[in-house]
Amino acid sequence: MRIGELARATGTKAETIRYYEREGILPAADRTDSNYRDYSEDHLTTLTFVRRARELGFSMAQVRELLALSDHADKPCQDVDQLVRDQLIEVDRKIEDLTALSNKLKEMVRACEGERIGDCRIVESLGGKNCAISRVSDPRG
Amino acid sequence: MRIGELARATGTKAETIRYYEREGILPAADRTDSNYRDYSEDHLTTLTFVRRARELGFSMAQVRELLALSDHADKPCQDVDQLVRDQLIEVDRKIEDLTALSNKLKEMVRACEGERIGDCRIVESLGGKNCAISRVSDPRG
DNA sequence: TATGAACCTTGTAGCGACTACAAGGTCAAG
DNA sequence: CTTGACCTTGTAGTCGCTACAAGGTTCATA
Repeated sequence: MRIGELARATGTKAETIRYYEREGILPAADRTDSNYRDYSEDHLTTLTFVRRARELGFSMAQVRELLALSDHADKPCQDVDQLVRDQLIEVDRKIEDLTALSNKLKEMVRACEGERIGDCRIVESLGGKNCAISRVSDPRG
Repeated sequence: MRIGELARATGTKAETIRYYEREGILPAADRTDSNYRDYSEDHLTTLTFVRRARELGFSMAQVRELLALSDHADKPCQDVDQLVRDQLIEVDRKIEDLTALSNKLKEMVRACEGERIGDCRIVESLGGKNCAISRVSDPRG
């Protein structure tokens, strides 16, 4: 498949795909006789992963790490175990936060359906001190 | 509370806090006699919310929307109902993706514990065509 | 009282991750 | 044989910070 098709299939700009190749995020595609990039199903899978991971707030560096983990899934385990656990903690924390936010939004929908006009303050889902976990360390480095 | 304290409490640079104020993300703080910004508990809550929402992949524009929803929680409901529903769809989609990723990572941890060396290919959690939802439209505008 | 850290201001510039556009060329379908 | 999708290199713009400069004020402490 050519770059345009891959772009349409993943909702990514062709320029961004070439950018990912330059950055080593996406492996270089084979080339046709006419020097067009020729992508495989694996490329589609990887690019889809990259886009979703980015949407979920992972940095390029973290995406690189996750891709590397994936590549080494059947290699020596001890090497990657801690990395996997660290990622898992972050992922589960994100799920917790999003679940809290989702619940607040659902509360609002119910309130709007007229069941009851509640005081649905969205910010409290993630911002309140009554939040499940109190995190203080810098979240972005 | 002064800017440094708020910065430490939220893991945000003081410069970023002032930037948020310029951008209208965080309401301007009161000033002390000596012209220092004087933040309230509400500021802390809001800033915590903003930082977490950003971590979760929401753009500044989306954060603005969420804050606006929060402000209008007790205002005419019909106006914001569709906005809330749209946000809810996006949030729940993120939760789904993260849950899939979390499961893959947990699989890897189990494999590393020696129970069984599986073929935990992380990319398949978000990248596979066997993914729950197949999304095609551009994810970032 | 003086040092130094923490704050204030305005302004500029860098970074990460794209996104866009230019300029010039190749290739394949209608 | 034109049109559109692709190729290349390069530059520059956007968003969301982040850093640093330069100059000034405030405040705790030695």
